[in-house]
Amino acid sequence: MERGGAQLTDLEGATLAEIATRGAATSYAIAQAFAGSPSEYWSGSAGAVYPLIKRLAARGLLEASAAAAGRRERLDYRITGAGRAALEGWLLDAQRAAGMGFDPLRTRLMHLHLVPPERRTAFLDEVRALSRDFAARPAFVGNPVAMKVHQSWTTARAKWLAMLDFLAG
Amino acid sequence: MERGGAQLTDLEGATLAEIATRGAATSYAIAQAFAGSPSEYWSGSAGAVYPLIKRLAARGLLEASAAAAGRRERLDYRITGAGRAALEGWLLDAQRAAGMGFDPLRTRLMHLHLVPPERRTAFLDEVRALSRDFAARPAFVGNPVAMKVHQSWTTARAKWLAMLDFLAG
DNA sequence: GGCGGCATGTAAATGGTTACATGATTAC
DNA sequence: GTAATCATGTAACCATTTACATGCCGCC
Repeated sequence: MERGGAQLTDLEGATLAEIATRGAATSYAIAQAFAGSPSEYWSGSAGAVYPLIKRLAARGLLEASAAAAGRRERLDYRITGAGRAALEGWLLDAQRAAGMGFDPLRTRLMHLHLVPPERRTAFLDEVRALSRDFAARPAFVGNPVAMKVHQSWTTARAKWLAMLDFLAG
Repeated sequence: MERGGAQLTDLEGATLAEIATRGAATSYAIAQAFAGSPSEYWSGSAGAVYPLIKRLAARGLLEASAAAAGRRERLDYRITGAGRAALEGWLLDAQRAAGMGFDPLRTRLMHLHLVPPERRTAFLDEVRALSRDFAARPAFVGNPVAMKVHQSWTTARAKWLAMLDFLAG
C-alpha cells in the first residue's frame, strides 16, 4: 500500500479509465488516445505516459502481462481490483469535479482591460470564429457518449462567448 | 534577448498581467492574488511565484526596485516595455484562448459509463449542488470586470450542467 | 520583550516535455 | 532489402509542490 492509497492525479485517473474501458492496452495505445484528444491539456508524449503507467503498475493499480509479438518485450496492462477502486474514487469525486479547472480564455478575459476596446472586440471576434471552426471539427468519432459530452460542452461554450459583450465596451 | 522572445506560459502571462494592473507589486502580493483565486489551478505557493518572477526579471520583462522597508531586502516589480509587448502577445493570442483547457468535470464525464446509472445520477446531482454553492460564494469583490467574467462563466456552466441528462440513463 | 503572523525566500522531491535512441513491421 | 513508420523506451532539462528556514513587525 503506502502510495497505493494516495489520491490519483487527473492524468492518472484518466489513464486508468482508458485502460478500464479497453480491458487491456499497451502504453502506446494510451499515449495515442491522449494525443488524439482535442484538448491541448495533455500531450500524450511517450516521456509522460510510459513512466506514468509504470508507476501505476508499481502501486498495484495495474497489472502487466506479456503480449509477446516479436523478440522485443511488449506489455499489455489491465486494471486490478485496487485500481478499479482508486479509479472510482477519482471518477466520482464531485468536489474536484466541481472545481473550475483551467480555461485559457477565462484567464485572459480577467485581464482584457489592459488593452483598448477595439482590440478587445477584435480578440473576442477572433476567438468566436476559432471556436466555431473548432466545434465543427469531428472529435471522438466512434465514441457516442464522449461525442455528446464534447458537443454539449462546445455548445455551452458558444453560448458563453455570446454573452461576453460587456467586455467590448 | 534569447529567452526573452520565447512564448509566455499562462502562469507567466497571468503574473505579468497582475503586475501591469497594479503598476508595481511584490512577489508576495502576486502570490496572494493567485492564492485568493477561486480556481484551484494555481496554488500561488511561494516556491512557484518567487522564482517565476525572478525569471521574468532576468528576461527583462520586469524590473525590480528596492522598496526599502527594514533592513531586509524588499523588491517592487514593474513591467518593462518588453514585458508589456510579451504580455499583449500572450493576452491576445486567440489561438490559445480558443483551446479547451482542462476541466475536471468534462474529463470525468468522458468516463462516466464505467459506473452504473444510479451512481452517475447521484454524481451529477452532487456536482450540481456543489456548483450552486460555488456560484453563490463571492469572488473577485472589488473587481467588477473579473466579477462579471466569473459570474458569466458560472452561469454558462450551470446551463451546461442542466443539459447533461443524457448521461444519467 | 516575547509571540504570532506576515513576508521572503530556498531545497528536495516529483512529474512533465523535448529530444533522442533503437527495435520491429510494412510498403514498395 | 531498404525506407518509412510504428512502437518502446530513456535522459536531460525545467517547473511546480511541499516543507522548511528565517527575518521582521506589531501587540500585549
